[in-house]
Amino acid sequence: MITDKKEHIMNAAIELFAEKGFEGSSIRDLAARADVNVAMVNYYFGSKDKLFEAIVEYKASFLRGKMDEIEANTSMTEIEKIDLIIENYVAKILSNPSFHRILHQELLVGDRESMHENIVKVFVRNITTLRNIIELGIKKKIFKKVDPELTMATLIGTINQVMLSKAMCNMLMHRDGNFDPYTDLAFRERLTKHLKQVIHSHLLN
Amino acid sequence: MITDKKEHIMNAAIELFAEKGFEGSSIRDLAARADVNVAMVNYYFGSKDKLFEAIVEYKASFLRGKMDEIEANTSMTEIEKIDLIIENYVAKILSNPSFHRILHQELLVGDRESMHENIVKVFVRNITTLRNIIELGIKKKIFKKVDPELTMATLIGTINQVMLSKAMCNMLMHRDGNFDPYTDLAFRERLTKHLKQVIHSHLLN
DNA sequence: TAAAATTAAACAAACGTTTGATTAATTCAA
DNA sequence: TTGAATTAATCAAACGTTTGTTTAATTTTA
Repeated sequence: MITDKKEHIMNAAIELFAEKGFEGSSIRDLAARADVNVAMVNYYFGSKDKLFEAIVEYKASFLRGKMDEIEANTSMTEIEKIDLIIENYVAKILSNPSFHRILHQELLVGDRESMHENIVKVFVRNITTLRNIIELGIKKKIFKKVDPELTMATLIGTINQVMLSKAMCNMLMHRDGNFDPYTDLAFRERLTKHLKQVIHSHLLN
Repeated sequence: MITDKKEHIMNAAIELFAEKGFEGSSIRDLAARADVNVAMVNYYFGSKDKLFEAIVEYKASFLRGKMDEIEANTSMTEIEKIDLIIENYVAKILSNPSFHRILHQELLVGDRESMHENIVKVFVRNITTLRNIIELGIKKKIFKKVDPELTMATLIGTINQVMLSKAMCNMLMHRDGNFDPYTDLAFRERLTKHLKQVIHSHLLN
């Protein structure tokens, strides 16, 4: 069971880890930010590593979103499904930038092996759903014969690229450093529109 | 001037930081791996932070590759230039996975501000070259009216996605965990081919 | 009052960095 | 050309902090 206090600590940790990285954040930093005693983190989670695992487990389902629902829907065409997944995925990631960030930090550092594996599993499950749809589209000859795996890399990679660094994103978009693209609705629509364009011209004839 | 020994330490550091992250790597780890005394890192570089800065400066030009040369070439069409940049960029990144990795770790962690800025600058310079070509193509009506900034995000993001995690990459590609996609020539061609396909159908009519 | 939550204090280990001594190589005066 | 002086490189040891974690005492809750 997740108590209010545990949740409070996890949310503070997500923000802190996103800013300073897991190794770069100390438990004392975290305790100060969450306004709890240093001992509480170990009391509730056992260790700093286990706190990270708890965070991933706590938030992982969140990333999944409506994937299953969309895949199972029989009244939509493949391209409609992909459009909907794009909208969903962009919305999910843009509204959880910190969590998305720490997942990718962990992937990029890639030390703690079991943690790395867990995160890969979360992504792969999402990715597989998407791949099934693409392959079905190819089979039905609605889609061109593309490289399904790398098509997914393109879709997810574009979003990740934008999420990589606020500073870089703003420089790319000719915005000043204070602008927060992740909460800007117009930017979300711009990204969604671009992704649909890319994927459509790539998949459709 | 960069002596052999400095270079030796920097190369060892690139590998170590890529594996364990900057914060996750201790100077003692590094000294052991490079087979030098712990004091040598501070002797040669001043501090752990300055070692990182030295690495970025030392390797930054490497990323740039033949960008200028390609941009200045007047006997190529815009799409030919982009194809060449794709080939170049993929080759560069795949042959320096560790350096690419630590740059992105730093972008994702994003604490040390001046370092963050420096790295963003390196990328932005490369990106601007590409954007100029895309915008020229649009002006000449060779290219469709696309979103130039996000088109670059797609190009670079796809490569980054593949570089993010060897484990993830292999799971995506149905390879076992021991396979190293980054040194595999067939994989490089597959990635290059996919990128060209995506960009062509996105840019051309 | 018994269990759970919270605290300040303490723990050993690891951290980046500095030190002062020692060695090896180079320069310079006679 | 020799021997002293200077410089650079290397080392083991120690520096003061900070780290994650634990303890033991205290407060709060039910």
